[in-house]
Amino acid sequence: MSRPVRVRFAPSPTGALHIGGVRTALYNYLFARQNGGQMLLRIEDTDSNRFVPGAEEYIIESLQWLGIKIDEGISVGGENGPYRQSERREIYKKYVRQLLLDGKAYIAFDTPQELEAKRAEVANFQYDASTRMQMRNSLVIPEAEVRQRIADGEQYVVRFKVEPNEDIHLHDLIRGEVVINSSILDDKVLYKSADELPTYHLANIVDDYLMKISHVIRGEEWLPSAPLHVLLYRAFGWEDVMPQFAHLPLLLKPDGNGKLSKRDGDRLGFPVFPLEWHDPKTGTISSGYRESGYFPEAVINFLALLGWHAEGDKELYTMDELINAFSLQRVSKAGAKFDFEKGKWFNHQYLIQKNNDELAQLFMPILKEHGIEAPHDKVARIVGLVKERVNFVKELWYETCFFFEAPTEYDEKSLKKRWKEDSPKHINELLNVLEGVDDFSAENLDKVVMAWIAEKEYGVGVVMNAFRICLVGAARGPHIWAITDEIGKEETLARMRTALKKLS
RNA sequence: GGUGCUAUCGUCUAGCGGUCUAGGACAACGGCCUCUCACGCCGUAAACCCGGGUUCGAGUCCCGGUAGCACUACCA
Repeated sequence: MSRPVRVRFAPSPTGALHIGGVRTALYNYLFARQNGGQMLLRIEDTDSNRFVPGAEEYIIESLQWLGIKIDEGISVGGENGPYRQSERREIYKKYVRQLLLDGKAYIAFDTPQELEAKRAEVANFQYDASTRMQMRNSLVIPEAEVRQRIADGEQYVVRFKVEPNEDIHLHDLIRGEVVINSSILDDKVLYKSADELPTYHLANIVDDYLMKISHVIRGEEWLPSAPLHVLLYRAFGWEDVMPQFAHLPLLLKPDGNGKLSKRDGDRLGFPVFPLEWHDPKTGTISSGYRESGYFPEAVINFLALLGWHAEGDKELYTMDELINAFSLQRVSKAGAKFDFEKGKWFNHQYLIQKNNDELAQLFMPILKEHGIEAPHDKVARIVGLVKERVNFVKELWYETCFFFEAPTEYDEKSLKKRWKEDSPKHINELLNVLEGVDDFSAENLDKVVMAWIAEKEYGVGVVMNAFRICLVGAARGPHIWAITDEIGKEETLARMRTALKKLS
């Protein structure tokens, strides 16, 4: 049975989109594109209590930033809408009614408090075939009374009637055959009258069916409930169009145990969100990859390789190359610890690939923040000299500040190592030499200065390092003639005089 | 507790019975380059969870153990 590939990314708007969720979206996208299929974005907001304003917009903006394009769904529309589950109440109600009519589900009046009490009283209590006849539901209460209670406004839920002791086989595209016995499943709540909304399980199956989803690619946390979903497809008689499942390994904390959580990011000093997130409830701000200076291509590349690996040793992939190379069969089964260090390396790779004009464009606003206004071509030139030594655009400031302003202080470690007893004398003499040089080009300066050093029989390193300290304020930076070339004669001499004054 | 999934260097991973004295990348360390710091290049250290099978032969297949993770809600 071959049908058009249609996948969906279906987050719930309970906060910022987690980086693990981003990877799920990415894999869905890669799979869809590779197979000439479509990707849907559906918002699973069936829990009215957990709704967070702004989350939906955040998700859309994140995917946009990362270059994950949605073909159908929220924000782009389509023929199978609405794509927000809270707007599909009537659709779900119809299917719930059908299940009830077919005797595949029943109405239960047990309150959350009663269930809680039951769980406290009976160890490992489970609402299932073994216990449901002792509970307050339409299986034990006469039909007329059930009607009356509902008419009286009593709240209820609809539970799925799971037949016990049946092995449910599931073919997972990543894990192969998975078998689970139905007895371990409970009679899941499918619908709650309180907010007239279904729970995830029902909404998910109904929507995937109605939206003609061919492949469900989601996190491993769903694997235990996948058999329930199979049962639901069967109950509706949709088994022949049931999507194929692929359960992705989870992203784990870099330290210690457990899956990566929203709080790990700022605790360990790296973002777990694509974009900066301002929580409207707590007011806390969490850092994002975009604001931290990551390129979307780097984040995509990094994430793609966290749990997936093509044949060969290639590690740098554009989105198109990923689309081409991706395969679910090559997704790892084990969870991956989130290795933040490698993310920096990816960013570095993409940064050095960018041309100087592009980088200058990105760097100019940062320069402005430091009070520097410089012409584009100058910035581009300078950036070109140092781009290989940074991972992020914002680090460019540290590497280039001395091109724009004279050092105001001198790095102590550099002084200790490179500013010798003779240094003031050397600099003084060099100052005299340079004052007489009119051609300040790199080639000429190199010729003149090297000749002078040779004549005086000074050590090249000793003189040049002291010179560098005058210009940069520390023992670092690009080639010294690149610096003098950029700042010019007057500034070079001025910095030398300042240093002589301050360091003698 | 129950059920399921998983298990190769510190980390991400390659490996789909012999070519594995286990390959790549990040990180670490050392060297080269060099006026400095980087980059780059070269190199070093570093792993098949344990125990049984199957097989002429197991990192690769099977079973058990152990460990990790997930799920076990009127959350997704």
